[in-house]
Amino acid sequence: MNLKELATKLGLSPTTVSRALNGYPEVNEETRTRVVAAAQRYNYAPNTRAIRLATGRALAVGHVLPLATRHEIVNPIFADFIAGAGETYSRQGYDMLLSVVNDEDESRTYRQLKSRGSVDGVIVHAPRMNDPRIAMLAEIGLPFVVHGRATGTTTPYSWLDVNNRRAFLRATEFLLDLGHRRIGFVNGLEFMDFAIRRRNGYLEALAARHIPPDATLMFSDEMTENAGYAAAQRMLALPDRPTAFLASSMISGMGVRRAVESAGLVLGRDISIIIHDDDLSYLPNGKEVPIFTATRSSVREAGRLTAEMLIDLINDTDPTPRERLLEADLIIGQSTGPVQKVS
Amino acid sequence: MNLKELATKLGLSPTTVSRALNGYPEVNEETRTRVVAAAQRYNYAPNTRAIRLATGRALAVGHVLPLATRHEIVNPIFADFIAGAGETYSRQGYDMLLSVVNDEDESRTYRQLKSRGSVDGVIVHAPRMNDPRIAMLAEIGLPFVVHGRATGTTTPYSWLDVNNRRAFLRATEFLLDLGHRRIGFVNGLEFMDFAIRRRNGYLEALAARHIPPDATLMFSDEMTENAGYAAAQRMLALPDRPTAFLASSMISGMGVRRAVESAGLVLGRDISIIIHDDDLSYLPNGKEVPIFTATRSSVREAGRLTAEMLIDLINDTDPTPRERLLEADLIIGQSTGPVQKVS
DNA sequence: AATCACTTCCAAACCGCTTTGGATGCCAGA
DNA sequence: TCTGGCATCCAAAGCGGTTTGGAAGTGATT
Repeated sequence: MNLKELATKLGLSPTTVSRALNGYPEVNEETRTRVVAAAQRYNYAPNTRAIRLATGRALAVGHVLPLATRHEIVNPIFADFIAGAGETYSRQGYDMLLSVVNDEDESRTYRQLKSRGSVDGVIVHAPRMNDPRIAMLAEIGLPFVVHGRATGTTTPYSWLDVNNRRAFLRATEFLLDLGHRRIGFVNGLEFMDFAIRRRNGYLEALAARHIPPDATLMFSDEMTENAGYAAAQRMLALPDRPTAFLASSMISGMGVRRAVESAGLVLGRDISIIIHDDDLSYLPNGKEVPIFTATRSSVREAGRLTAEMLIDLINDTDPTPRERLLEADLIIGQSTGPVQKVS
Repeated sequence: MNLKELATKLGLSPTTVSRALNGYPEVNEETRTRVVAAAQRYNYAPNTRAIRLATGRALAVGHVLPLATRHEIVNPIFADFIAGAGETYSRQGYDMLLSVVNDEDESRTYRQLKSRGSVDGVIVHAPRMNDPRIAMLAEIGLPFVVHGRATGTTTPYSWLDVNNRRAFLRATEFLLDLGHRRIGFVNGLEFMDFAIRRRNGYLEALAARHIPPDATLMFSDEMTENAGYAAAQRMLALPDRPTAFLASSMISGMGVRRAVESAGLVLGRDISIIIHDDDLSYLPNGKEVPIFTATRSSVREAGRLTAEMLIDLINDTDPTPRERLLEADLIIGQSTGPVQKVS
């Protein structure tokens, strides 16, 4: 059932039927209800392919999921972010187009999305320092919003980010206020922008209390359980071992916890841990009472908001970049406590 | 730059240019190379919207990500599956369309994907027992492949699944061969089809050795770390505690391990654990040597293969359902060992 | 020389919708 | 009675490709 058929069935022109269904004013209210009823009755749904061609709009947003060809990591926060963004798209009648590409094909993919007219805009994931994608997208004129930021980028661009620096600053201060002086920092890979900012927050908090950073207490790697375990184990073996840890994710935090417990230490008493909690639904941080003290910021919510920003950007004639900085919550769980006196 | 412009620039008709680019035989080889060169030079890419309208094909595959409205779980294997499927789509020139919908809107979403012509087919995720989606999709005539199976479904349908029953049968036998007799089973939610099959495998192995199942050793819940921990802790507190565990995922297995270790027991010596490893890239089971003994089956590979099946189904005129059962590997790690003699 | 089969190209219809630029009829106001 | 404005509808031209049904030219065959 298409527009033309429906029109003839109603004894109207396709023009009028189209206008009736799309809420244009130049159509009698009575005919409009008739048309709407008939559309319902005949189960008519306009062909999106035709709409897209006629309007010149894709009514779709692209997400490019880059797969680092070397270590082939699929970002664990991706699913939750996508779920949030998807909620926005459903609500606004947009489609979400997902492209999975190797790093080296990423630039070509963006250009194709633009030149083939597959999408009206894209969301850029996992920005790095001096990320080349930003200048490229600005150049080809494809609207985009970055989830995160890219230190070192000079061209203005739209982004939504969590205040990672401030979150880790506060977490570090919290530990310092509990009397901890040696704080192990288990960070993610530091070519990622968020990891750099987190380190800066950590260092800033130490500096404010005139505590010199100790390279042996700073670690950076993939955020896996094993990596967290290995890092914490190494630090715990130091002669002057840390009394607290800061971990960049739930998963690496679980590794740190394992190292702590297998060293015969009790979490929250002998050793404190603060993690960053992306509030992933399959990695809940306890039910009512949080297990880990954490800086929390929902990635799913970030997905919702980033998608909204992009759609605004697409529909607004004003292309001024939009920026939004979310603050993480600091939630107190059972994994932190005052430093133990050395006996 | 569009077809018509390119054609005038070349002094040819749009027909010929289109044919030249699409490899039709009725065009001189010399002109074809000229056309291809010009397309390259002017950076011409055909407008997908127009192609889709003209051909009546969407050149896209839909993935509907249902969000259980109550517990709002985003499946952790989703990202890896999508990454695998995406590889296939890129290779075959298909787009991937992702819809995130509430459970109750799912049926409507499929119907819309069909009637609006947004996709040529869909992949069905996370099938349950007697899943109603299968009959519905068959009825509306939208090609689909199920990732997993749906026990109780009578209409034939295409699917790709891991042999979950056999995997857990083998895992249980492996533990039995090591002398274990009391094996705790930490399963996923048992309205999910894969969880039912896993339980069947477990029970079958026990039955083959004439070991009666013990309800206190069987647990079913979300596959989170905390749930795994809680289940294992409870079982370990039993007067006749288990000497081995079977866990349905890496994450719940980590919870089981924590319970074991915090009970002061040594993994692989006092207690054995076998998990099911979906080979998610952000949850690696060790590097060279696997940490956990596991039944392993790559979800990413499953994504690749499922997508291939669907594209075959779409392009083949023969609509006979295709079926494919993958076998999981049993890989031996450090988490299993012979049962300890009760001293 | 006429016929035929190929090769190579093109004009035009078509996919299903939106949107522009009227056309028609009716009523109020001059 | 005529004019202008308004409400309501429609024909037709698009969007940018694909595809059908020739047409023109060439060379071989009769």
